[in-house]
Parts: sequence; structure tokens; C-alpha cells
Amino acid sequence: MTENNERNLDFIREIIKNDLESGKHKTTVTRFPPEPNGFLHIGHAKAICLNYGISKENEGARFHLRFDDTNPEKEEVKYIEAIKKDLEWLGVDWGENLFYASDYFDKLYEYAIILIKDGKAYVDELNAEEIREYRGTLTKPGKNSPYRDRNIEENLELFEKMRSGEVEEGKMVLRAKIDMASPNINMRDPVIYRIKNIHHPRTGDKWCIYPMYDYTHCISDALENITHSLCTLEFEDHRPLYDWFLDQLPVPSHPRQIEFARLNLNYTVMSKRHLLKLVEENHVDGWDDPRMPTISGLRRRGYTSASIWEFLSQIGLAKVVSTVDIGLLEYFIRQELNKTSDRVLVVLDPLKVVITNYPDDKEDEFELPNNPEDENAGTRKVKFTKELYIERGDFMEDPPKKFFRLFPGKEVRLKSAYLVRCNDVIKDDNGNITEIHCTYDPDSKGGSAPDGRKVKGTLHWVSAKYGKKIEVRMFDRLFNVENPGKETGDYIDDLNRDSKKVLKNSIAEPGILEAEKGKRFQFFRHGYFFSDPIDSTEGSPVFNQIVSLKDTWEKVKKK
RNA sequence: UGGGGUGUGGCCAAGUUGGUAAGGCACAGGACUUUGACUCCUGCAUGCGCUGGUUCGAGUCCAGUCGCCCCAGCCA
Repeated sequence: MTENNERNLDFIREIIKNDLESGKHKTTVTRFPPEPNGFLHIGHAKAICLNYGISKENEGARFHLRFDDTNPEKEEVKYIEAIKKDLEWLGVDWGENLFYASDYFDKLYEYAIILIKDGKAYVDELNAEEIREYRGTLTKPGKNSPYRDRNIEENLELFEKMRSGEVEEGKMVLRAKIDMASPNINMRDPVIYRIKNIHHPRTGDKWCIYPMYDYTHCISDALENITHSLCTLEFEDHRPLYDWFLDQLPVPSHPRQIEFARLNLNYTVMSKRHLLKLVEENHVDGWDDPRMPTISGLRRRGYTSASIWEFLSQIGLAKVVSTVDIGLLEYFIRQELNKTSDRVLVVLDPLKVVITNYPDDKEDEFELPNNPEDENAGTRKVKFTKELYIERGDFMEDPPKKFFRLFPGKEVRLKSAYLVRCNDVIKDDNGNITEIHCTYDPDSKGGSAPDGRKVKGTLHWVSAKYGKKIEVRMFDRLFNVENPGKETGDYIDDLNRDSKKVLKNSIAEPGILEAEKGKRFQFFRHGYFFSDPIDSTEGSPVFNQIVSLKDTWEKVKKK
């Protein structure tokens, strides 16, 4: 399925192939550089899959994990731990190659001194607002700061004062001296160091000046001898700056930055800022809410890392801003779970059925295959009794055309048990159906009639006597629209308020109570479910719906 | 009105020196079916944003034109 043959390399792997063939590089060194200010989402996984994937494809290649921790104001240790956990779950092994941008603070500082000495950086005393004014606009060139032409000695002195804590926050910054008239705003003397009197999780109080992204990132890449620095499209404009710094400094290498389009999925949001808000305002139950597109959310939902990996390798890689249909992700998890998960009979919304001609004290025991797709999955025994439950939605008193489930006078098959025919509908005073009376065909044991008559509908069922109540959480898309916020202006307004439904009266085969945490099942005719690793307790699992089965009837009904 | 990108079917996405539009998902038929699932067949761009041009021949080259995305943090 995954054939990255010669001809179908994406444009980045094409570049790499050429670099290897030309001898520019002997192997590859790629990296994933998250900022620890939030949880990883599936968009990050695309970058991980790319960078880590490349390292697995080339002999002698390395993959680095580098936390981009240059802004202690936003970054927290808890995010570092969460990110590592997510990466491990995804199967990423960075070995010894764990780095932090803060590892390079000393080196970065030395390089800044070099820039100053070379007359390529200066200490600016303009305040933030003035800097913005002097920067100009997209169409108007900026103008030079009055502090731009200080002499080197003075710059050195002032920078030292910034470093030593003698300067108040916001009073001074170090800027690169490039070109205030550049059509590329990033080149208009970008700030490279700012003062922040904040404790850093890793360097403590050693520094009160912290380097900016543009300055830090390229140098960090260079120090690690990264060969191909892969990032998203919005950094395209930053590439000239990336190259500028590396051209000025005596760095050990000059990586090539290549940009690709980030992953967008419909019916969800994919920015850390947006996801953070969902968490903080309690629109979801946390970063790992099963409805979240975060790695931890997908994991909690029951997705496998293999299915995510498969999805990412199939969507391709390009520079066009695109939005992938979330249905494709669902396709891959169904594909995997169809082959690997045990089937189990679970009635989500129970409706009682009484088999009137079945003796009160009679019981049958049927042996069902756990997984018809896998011969090695074994079988299990399921008990059949006079009173059963079927799915409320599998019965209709007045059915539409082509409804081949149960209705008065209709015969259906109870999966692997008997053929039954509906004779009576019992209702309460309000007209609600409370139970169904059926008769069974004693000769149809196992589910097929000796006379060979064809019965189209097959329903799942659970014995009322032996079935056990379980909690099941059903999930729908988090948003009502494909592109949240596009029309309404605020994505919060597009939240699907019914995206989570907790079913507490579902009835399951008793065997499922022994399901260990984190096990995936196919609830027969429903979909795939995951025993929640956190909320499940011994003997009483709680299930999260991973994804439903494809439902053609649902589509037919709508017509 | 500045700069940087990008436009191939509903959604992704191949298309290497111009030679006559891969593949996946979705969708529509059909077969099979004790999951209306799975699986298996079949169909699905006379056209590659648009207009011209070069050429025997253009998604691929040239010119022009339109649309969309990103950039004015002491965020990354």
C-alpha cells in the first residue's frame, strides 16, 4: 500500500535523493522542533512522520527531538512531558538525540557578540511601539532607528548590560542590522534578543535575555548539523533570514530549509491557540478529550498509532494549502480494526423482546467467532434466553420501504441464534413501545432455516438474563461545519453541542466486563470501541466510540 | 498598491527531458454476505484557474490575466 517507489517521491524526498546522489550529503539529519507550549496534534504528527520517516529511510541517518524553549513566558515542563509521551506512543525513538534550544544559549550569546563586533547587530532603545512604527508597513519601507549606528564598543557595553540584568524589560533589544527598506519585513532589522526577567525551566535564572526564534532556530539546526530543516509554509518568508544569520556566523553547517503545507482537517480546528481555548473554557474535557485532534485525544479515543501513521503517509506532501477530509482518517482506523478487533454483541439502546414460544427455563448456548476476519481469533460462547434485548432502532412499527430489520409480521435472524418473527408490540400508556413479542423457529438453530428460506435481516441481541449494563460514550464531530469560524467569525459558535453522548443503559455480553483497559472491540453492527484506560475500573469497563461502521442504511434513509 | 507562495475531478495527490491525465478517499451501479460492515467487480477530468502564443503535438515551454494562502510579535 505504501509504495514510495522511485517515481512517487514527494518533492522533499526528491530533493533529498538528489542531495544524496550528488554527494552534497552522505546521509540525512532531520529534526522535530516543538515549542513546549501546548499538546501535539495530528498536524504536528505530519511533521513528525515526515522527519522521522526520512530518518528511517536513509542509512546512517539521525533524527533529533529539539524543544524550542526560547520563550519561558509561554512554555511549561508539563508540555515537554506530554510531548515526549505522545512521540513515544507514535513510535518515535530519538535515542540520544534529545536537545533543547536552551542548550545553545551560551553559544547563541557568543554568536551575538560576533555579530555586534562585525557591525551586524546593534542595541536598540526604541520601545516596542516605536519599533513597530519604524518598521513601516507591507507597502511602505521602514526607516532606520536612531540607535542603528552606534559604535561597536557601545553596543558591546549595552548588550552586556542587558545580559547582566541592569536594563529594565522592554527598554532595549538587540537587533540584526540588515535592511529597513527590504520588501521582506523579516529582513527589516529583526529583533534577536529581548529582555525577560523570567525564570527558565532549564536554565533557571542564568539568563534574563532570551533569543528570538529566527535567530535561534537556524543556529540550532546548524549546530546539530541538520541537513534538511523542514517547516511549514508560513516560514517561507523567513528563509532569507535563516540563511542570512548562517552566512554571517562561523557555524559548522548550513542546513537547507524547505517548507511544506501543514495539515488541515475539516470539522475540527488545528491550532494550539484554538485548542487551548477549548480546553480552558471547558468546551471539551481536556487536551486528551476523545473529540480533540490532539495525539492524546486520538489515543484516548482509541485510534492506533499505526492508523495515524498510515493516514499521514497516504495524504501526500505538497505546498498547496489543503484540507483533508477527516473521513479519510476514519477510513484507516476502520480498515485496521476490521482485521484486528474482536466482535462483541452490545445493545446500545435496548428494547426488550420476549420469545413467547420459547420455554421459560430453556437456555441455549451458541459459539460465535470472535473475528470472522481472523481465524486465529478464536470463539466465545453466548447464552440465549426467552427474554432478550435488541436495538431499539432495529424495530419499526411502521417501516419505510427497504427496511429489512424487524417489524410486525417480519422474520429476521438473531445473529448466530434463531430466526424470529414479530407478532406483537406492547406499549405503555403514552404509546411508547416497551416490548416486542416474537416467536422463534426451533428448527433454525444457529440462524439458518432447514428449508433454506433466505432471511435478509440479521440483528444483534443480548440475553436479558445474562447481559450486563455498561457505559458507552458516543462521539460525533466536534464542530457542525467543515471550516469552523469561517462563516460565523468565531469557531466557538460552530461547536457541535451534541458531540458527546453518554449511554449508561447499554447491555453487553457478560464477557466484555473482563476487558482490560485499552482494548478495542467491534460492537457488532455498530462500530469500533475502546475501553477507556482512565475511567474504566476492574470489572466495569467504560467504552469510547472510536468510529462507527460505515452505514449505508443511514444514507438510504435520508433519501 | 510591497514581498513570498500556490492553482490537476467533491477531498487529497502523481504527472522527471513537451507525446496524448497514476493512485487513494468519497460517490454511483453490481456481485457476495448470519455485520445494510468487510471483500470483489464496474463507472467516475475530451481535460489540468483563465486567455492567447510556440509546436506535428502542451498539465508540462512563453506571454498575459484571475483567484486563493502567508507576512507589518520584544510569539514560534
